[in-house]
Amino acid sequence: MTKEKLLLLDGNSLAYRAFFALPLLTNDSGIHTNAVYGFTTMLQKLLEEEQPTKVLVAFDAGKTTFRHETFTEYKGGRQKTPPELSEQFPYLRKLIEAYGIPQYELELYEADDIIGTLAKEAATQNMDVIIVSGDRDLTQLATEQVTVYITKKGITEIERNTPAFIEEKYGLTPLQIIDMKGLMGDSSDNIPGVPGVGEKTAVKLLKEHASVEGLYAAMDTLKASKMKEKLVANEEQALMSKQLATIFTEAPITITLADLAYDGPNVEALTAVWQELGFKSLLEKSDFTVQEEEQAPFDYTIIKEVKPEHLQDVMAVHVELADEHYHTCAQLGIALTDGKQTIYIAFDDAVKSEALRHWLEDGTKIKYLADSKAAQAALNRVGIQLAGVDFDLLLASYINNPALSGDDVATLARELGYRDVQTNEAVYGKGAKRAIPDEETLAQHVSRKAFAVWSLQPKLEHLLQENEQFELYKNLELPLAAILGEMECEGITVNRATLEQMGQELSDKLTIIEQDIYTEAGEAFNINSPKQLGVILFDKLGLPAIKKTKTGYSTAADVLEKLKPEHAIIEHILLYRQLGKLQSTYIEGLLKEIHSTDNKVHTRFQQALTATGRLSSTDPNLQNIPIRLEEGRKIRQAFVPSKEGWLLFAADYSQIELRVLAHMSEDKNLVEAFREGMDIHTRTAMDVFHVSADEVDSNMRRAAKAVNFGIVYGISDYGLSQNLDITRKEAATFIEKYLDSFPGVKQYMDNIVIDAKMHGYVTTILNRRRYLPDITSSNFNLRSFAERTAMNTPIQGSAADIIKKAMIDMAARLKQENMQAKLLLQVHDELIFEAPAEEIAILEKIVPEVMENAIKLTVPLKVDFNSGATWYEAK
DNA sequence: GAGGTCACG
DNA sequence: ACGTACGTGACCTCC
Repeated sequence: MTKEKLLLLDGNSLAYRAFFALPLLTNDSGIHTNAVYGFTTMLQKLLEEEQPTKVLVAFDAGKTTFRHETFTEYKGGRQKTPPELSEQFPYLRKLIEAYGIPQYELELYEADDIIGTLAKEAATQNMDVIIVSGDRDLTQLATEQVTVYITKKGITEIERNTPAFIEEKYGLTPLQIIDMKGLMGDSSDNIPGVPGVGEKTAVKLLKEHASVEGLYAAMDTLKASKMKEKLVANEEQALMSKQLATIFTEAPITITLADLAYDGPNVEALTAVWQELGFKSLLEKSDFTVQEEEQAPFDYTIIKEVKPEHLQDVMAVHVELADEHYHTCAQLGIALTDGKQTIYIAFDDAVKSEALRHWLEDGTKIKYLADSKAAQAALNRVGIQLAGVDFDLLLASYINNPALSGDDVATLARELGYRDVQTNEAVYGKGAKRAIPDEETLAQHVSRKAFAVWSLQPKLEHLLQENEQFELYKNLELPLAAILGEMECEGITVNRATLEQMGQELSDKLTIIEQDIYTEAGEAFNINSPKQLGVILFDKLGLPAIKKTKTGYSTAADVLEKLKPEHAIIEHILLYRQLGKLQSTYIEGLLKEIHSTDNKVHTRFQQALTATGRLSSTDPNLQNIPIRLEEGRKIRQAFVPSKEGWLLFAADYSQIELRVLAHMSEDKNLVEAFREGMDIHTRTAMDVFHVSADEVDSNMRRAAKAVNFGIVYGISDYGLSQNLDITRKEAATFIEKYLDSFPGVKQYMDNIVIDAKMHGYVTTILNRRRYLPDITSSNFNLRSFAERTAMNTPIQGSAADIIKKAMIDMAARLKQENMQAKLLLQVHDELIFEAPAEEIAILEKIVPEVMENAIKLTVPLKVDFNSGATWYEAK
């Protein structure tokens, strides 16, 4: 039999440590989870690395202990446990139970005493014992058989205290730790010790006299000194302190070592707790496969051909795809249900089924889907134009709560309490193990998804109605999905040769700069490694390190910018970074995304992702193509119309976010500025600096512009000071002057935060919501962040509402005008079209008209536009 | 897979 | 005193 190994955990101490080491995480239901999460990761690691045969978590029983009889002020003056931590203890208990680990507490005793008692007993039975705590006192328990693990900074790092280690660190035996504490005291436990004696003195005295008692016995031999006086005066207190610090190893515990046998977690219970707490990363990482709940039996039929009698006027449809890249991936199958009968057909068979093709394209046949845009795109590839989409689970969930949206039907369904569908991961596996299962399994999975969509449609629509968000969902997001689908499928043409030419020139330049940098550094190194670069700049070349990151020196551009005068290498590094970015992301990255069949890139617009209601763009991201610097901007020369004789046409909203702010705040001054058509940054400068229009110089305008950005982002003096590279005080003055000039804005910002605290969420013009659970947090950082978010989200989100509405109106207008022009891209405040040259004049009229009238604000919306043979020229 | 960096609005 | 500007995605290094 292998040797027994006992793991004893100090529950309270570890929970405290985890709580203060981690940021205040919350799960989806707003419960704080950082302490439980930290405890879990630590426990997982210990169980894995130590493989204990017995485990116990000990807790402190209550406020009063036997130590209070000796000293009533014991642990007095302690801060009250923060409520954010208290609320986590029930979950911690539940978690430990799910691990199948006993927990124990004993009236009048502390966790230390339970641990000490059990450790001593276990040692007599020749077990190996590991004690884990955040409290250094427990090191007194270390022996040859008992090792005491103390958490170091954070929770993942552990210090293993063996007697040898303690000897090396303090020159003391473990038991002398008690004497040390008797002399120096412990402010956190309110143990007094001897005033004026710290760690150094205590250790020195104990090395000579072995113990507190030994010290006082030898007191006569000590030379007269201030220290001696203090020692003599506090003899009683020193002895009491030692007593208080001594862990009692004969506590009358009612639990035996035999009760502590550990044989692994209750996987089902543990995954349930993890799910409740929202520990998604742990669920994914865990070795044990996530136990899917027993699925209720489910009826479905696999068919080879869809007949008209299979098809109803209203059905849920699910098109199953092999992965998220729906423009390229394999299409697996289609399930349809009307709630009574569910059918599944392999995709290849579905494509051949005329009845189904026809039904899918029939706009009068009502369809419920999850991610209709993905289905639309996947079907488009086989020549089917999906129509009649009336419900989209993905979009409805997103509108209901943008923080919860996932991309898996099962994940979305579970948020709504529906569990009769498995996650993709459970069916396909993950990582290298990912594979398509047999047809039965696949068919059932896809059928269950369709059924879930069918079942959840009434519930979600009801939820949206209740929150007055049905309009937003049904008349904005749902029709927008179809428009985005068309844009994605259409794609935008990229000239491969142009990119390759630029790539060649870039790589020539990069080779030269690289050599310059190596020469200036005196050695070759990886310039792309911030770690290696940091060593070169700050250690080898001795440049001043201005900013640090978690892991070392910061080498970010704003830091390097300040170091420019210090060394010639800096400029070369900045240039290397700039050109390297262009090469890797925009030349090589973009080339990889060009489809060889049509020379186009087909991005995917994520419509259910951002917290604010904006879109995002992936594979490739076409919303961050360079423009600010000329070298990068040239990338846009590679984006061209798809046909000879066509042009690109780009139209963007001018200052949409500040106009939205003017509208929502009804600030008289800001509204007036926009109504008069003034340059808003100049106008801001005039007000902030109290000057006339012709006195505003470029610096004043630049500062005003930064202040305007700051206002939109949820202003802070620090943020502005960083941006403008001025002192915090100067920044604060700017902000103050701004808010004096625009009192309506100040009022609005104050109100929105109050509003968010009251309701727990903020809204946009079209009633999009963002929940802000942290807005009432007692943690300054979290609360401040939530407050800035409360100020920013209505602005950014309403701007997103406006352009989305404009896209819908624009699609209708193009159709109405019977135009060939096509909308290709959206970049937050700008729309990019391609059109025959002869249609440009019409676009110049109708695009601004439609965009400016998408939603009526109390201030006018203004649209600028341009056209050209490439995206670069449409500026 | 996380962290650092940098591209955009 | 606390330590930040808001929202994204891609690439690179390093563990």
